[in-house]
Amino acid sequence: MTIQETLSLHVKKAFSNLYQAELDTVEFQSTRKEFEGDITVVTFPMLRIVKMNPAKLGEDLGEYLVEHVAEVKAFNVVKGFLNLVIADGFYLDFFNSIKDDTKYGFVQDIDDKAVMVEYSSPNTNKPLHLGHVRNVLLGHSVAEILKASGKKVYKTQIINDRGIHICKSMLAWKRYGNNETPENTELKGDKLVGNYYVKFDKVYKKEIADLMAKGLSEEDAKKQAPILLEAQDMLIKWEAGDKDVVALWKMMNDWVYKGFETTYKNIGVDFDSYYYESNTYLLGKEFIAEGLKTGVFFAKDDGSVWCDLTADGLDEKIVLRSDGTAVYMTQDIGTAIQRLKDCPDVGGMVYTVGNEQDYHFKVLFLILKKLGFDWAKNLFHLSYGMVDLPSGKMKSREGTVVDADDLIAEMATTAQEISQDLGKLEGYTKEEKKDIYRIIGLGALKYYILKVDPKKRILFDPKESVDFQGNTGPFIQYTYARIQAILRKVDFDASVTLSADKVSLHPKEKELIKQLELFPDVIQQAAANHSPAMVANFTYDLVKEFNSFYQNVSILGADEQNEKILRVQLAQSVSSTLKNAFDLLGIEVPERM
RNA sequence: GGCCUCGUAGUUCAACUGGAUAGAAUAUCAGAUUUCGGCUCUGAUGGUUGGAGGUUCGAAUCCUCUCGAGGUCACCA
Repeated sequence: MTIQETLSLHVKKAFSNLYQAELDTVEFQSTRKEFEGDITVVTFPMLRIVKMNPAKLGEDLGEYLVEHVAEVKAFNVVKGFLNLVIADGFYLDFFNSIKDDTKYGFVQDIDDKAVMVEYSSPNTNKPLHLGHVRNVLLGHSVAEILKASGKKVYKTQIINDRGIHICKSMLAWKRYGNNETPENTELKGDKLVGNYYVKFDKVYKKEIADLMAKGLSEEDAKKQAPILLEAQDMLIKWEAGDKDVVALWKMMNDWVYKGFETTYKNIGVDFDSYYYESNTYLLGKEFIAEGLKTGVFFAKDDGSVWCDLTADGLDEKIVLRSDGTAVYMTQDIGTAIQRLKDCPDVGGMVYTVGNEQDYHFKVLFLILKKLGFDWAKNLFHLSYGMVDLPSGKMKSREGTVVDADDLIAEMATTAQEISQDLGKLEGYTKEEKKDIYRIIGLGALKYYILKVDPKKRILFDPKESVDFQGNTGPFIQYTYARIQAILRKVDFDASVTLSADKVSLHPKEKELIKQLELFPDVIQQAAANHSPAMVANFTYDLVKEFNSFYQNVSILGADEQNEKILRVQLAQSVSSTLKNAFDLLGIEVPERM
């Protein structure tokens, strides 16, 4: 039981004994540094139940607690805040209860209801870029956090493998490709296909210009450009199942998938399952037909099908075109339903998608509710803001997108430059160094992106992210590595359990234990809020607390054996908590650096 | 124009979801240290939380208005 839980029971009991009234919750916060005490009870909310002077209430409660609860040594009252001084032994006992738990903070008993987390969800016509990186990191981390909070999790994605954009790359390759393949060009598949998407666009633009020179309006030119007509023709063939077109589509998509797989592996994320829109849109159409019968949807004169959401403050939304083909919404309805068919234990889903689609998901969730699915109330759109660069906005049209693979490679290079400047890592082999640069570069990138609130836009500055000082990934990795060095150097017995009569706590040791105690709460809150940022900021606070402890309390030169053991045990506990927290963020920690 | 999100030190981010005097880092400045104007340590400066009202014991947080930034309002995905 944590200190808060124990105290909570005592405070409730005290309250009912003193005032013959029941308290359902007790609000705690850690005592601010300028006051004496370890933990603070906020008594303001209690005034609603018992009308009296807050200072008097604090005095009463404080006196009662000191008298009846052994762990409460002293108290002071400031306005509605009751500051309690807790006996060192209590923190020591608590530390002993967690020090051997290598998964401290992680909930072990798993809910029977699972959560499906979708992320990445790329188009198959161009390589992944910095925007995808934020998506993938967020989704993966939220999945890991949910797992740690006791949920069964399926990681999945939806692959947008169907539609006119794929046909554009296919057509360009057919025309100008000269049978280029990833093998004979040594290009990653997604890059190769992406190049042809760009090629298509070039030709398309030129054709538009030519047509306009002949006197067509821009609008007409855009619609009549021969290469576009040909692409549209290809889409029709694809939908009709034309053998050649489908074969080409399969081949090029496979190239892309292989390329993506490499990128995912480099980033360090994985998936349990994959969904393809080409497989799910038909199921969506079935349920549109179903909903049309039950009155969830209605048909217009031209045959298009709509959902009327005006009663919910939204608009009418199209769910099926007049020619009977599926739209985006249709596919998403189908995909959601398909997922529950495949995994009946799923009780909710998280969609990691950029905030430009906030409205889409609002509508999707509402429609699924209207269709009567009980799991529809547990759908969450993990919406995130754009990633800006110091050089400006990312725009694919202007070629200012940052390619994910390039970025990862650059981060490692930057890590190398900075490490060499700092003169770290002497005496390691080339391979060892290379691996450490990779870990640092990637850690810098991930930490920088994950530490900020998902819904806010990010300004990503590669240089600043690799800084070894401040609230950065490398700084935390560095602290971890430093602790490993201490542990290697010092001989100690981790299994010894020290009680309060054998050793006394230094204030800094107590602070450190208090910080460790927060971890389970952080996991639960991060899970509830789908926020890796909470975990990231916790790691930084822990590191700061450790540094302060390490600076003030000598580990290596401790006189008494028992004190030394405790201090090293603390260091070890910090390092394993850091590692666990970084696992949740998907960031590796180096043993040396 | 309707709807949605965001606005916090010069900068990048926090603030336990309504709690105490809004915290870190970075930058800047001043000391200490030093074979370096580079590394390290200590300290300081820096804020009317975009602005104006309101709700209450208490507001960065909730409500209204307003200004600014972005997004979205497709038979695209």
